[in-house]
Amino acid sequence: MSTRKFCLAILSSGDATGYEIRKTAQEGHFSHFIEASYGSIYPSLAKMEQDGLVTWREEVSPGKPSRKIYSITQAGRDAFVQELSETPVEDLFRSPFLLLALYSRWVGGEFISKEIDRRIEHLELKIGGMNHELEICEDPASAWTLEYGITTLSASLNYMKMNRSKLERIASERVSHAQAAE
Amino acid sequence: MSTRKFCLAILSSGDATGYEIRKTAQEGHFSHFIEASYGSIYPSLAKMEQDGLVTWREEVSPGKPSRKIYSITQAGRDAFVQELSETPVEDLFRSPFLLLALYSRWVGGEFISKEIDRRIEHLELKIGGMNHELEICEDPASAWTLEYGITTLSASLNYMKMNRSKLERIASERVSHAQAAE
DNA sequence: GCTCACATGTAATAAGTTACATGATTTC
DNA sequence: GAAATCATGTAACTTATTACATGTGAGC
Repeated sequence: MSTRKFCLAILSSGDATGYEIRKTAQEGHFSHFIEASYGSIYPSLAKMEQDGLVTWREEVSPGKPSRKIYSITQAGRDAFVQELSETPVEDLFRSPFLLLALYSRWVGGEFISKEIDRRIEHLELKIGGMNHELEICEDPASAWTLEYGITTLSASLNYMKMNRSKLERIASERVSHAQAAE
Repeated sequence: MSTRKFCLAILSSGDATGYEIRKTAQEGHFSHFIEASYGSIYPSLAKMEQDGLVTWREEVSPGKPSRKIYSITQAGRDAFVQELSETPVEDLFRSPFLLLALYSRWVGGEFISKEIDRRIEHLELKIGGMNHELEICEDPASAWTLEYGITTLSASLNYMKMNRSKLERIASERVSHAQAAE
């Protein structure tokens, strides 16, 4: 249901094609807490059209691929508000990195160091991008969520920087491959 | 593959039944960044037994349901280290709450207020639980990941407390149900 | 007597990912 | 000439969720 909710969200702010919806999911402030690919968006739009939540018109420009421009209907708006009003499920956080950290002794300090570097770089890039988005952002609700993201990611980045050596030390007391745990 | 990796992680620190593995996924510090249910654990264990990554023995106690106690094999250990050594995918964060925040004007200030309360309470409970876990925790790697969690969740909680009124104000400029967006 | 914790598993279903298939235009 | 962007979609596959099915013992 999550792709559907996301499509309705986008369309509630204006018409869009499947392609554009997917771009919104990949770039911009949505990308930080939402995911949607072609394989989920196109079927979802088709389904919603059947259910009367959206309509579409074709736009044919000579020399360009024709686009299906989707619009939300009143039923679609109602369904969206309905979904928003349902008590939302909790946020989902899944971290292969933290599992790696927990078992860092099995892979050794060097590998962990590299992964920490990668993570720090990734966090800095992301925070930088969000700060830039924030500057050009005019919608106060978007600004609020962006600041939320910047705040939490900065806390994460800061923790990584302050405590990386501790984890590297833990990882250095390496467990041999062939050795039994405990 | 994530359930498999998680099962191998648990079994790499000692034998366990499917039931126990699932309990670990629900309670304790794993639960903050991992998810696994019966429906994914039991099939995963069966598959891994076929692949020679785990073995099991039956424990029959009179008057108790018999348990299948799984052990990891050397091949299982190798597979686990292998999976850990592969560059991990990025953390996954999905937030129905932030989507709600973005479109808070559609549901109004009262609903948002309630949801913020719920979220703050939830965060406080979680942070409290993690602090308690930290106190009784002896493994340094577990302590590191717990502190990571406490740090980021505290940043989140703090942001919510400091900026809730801003969001409530945004949400109060309510868009009517029947009104077109933009 | 009821509910909770222990304990195993299956089956139907939902949902999404990845790769495939196609093709024009624009930019390097 | 190659690669990226625009643009639509399908199909095979993987993965996990939810509910079902079954049963015991302990505590209230």
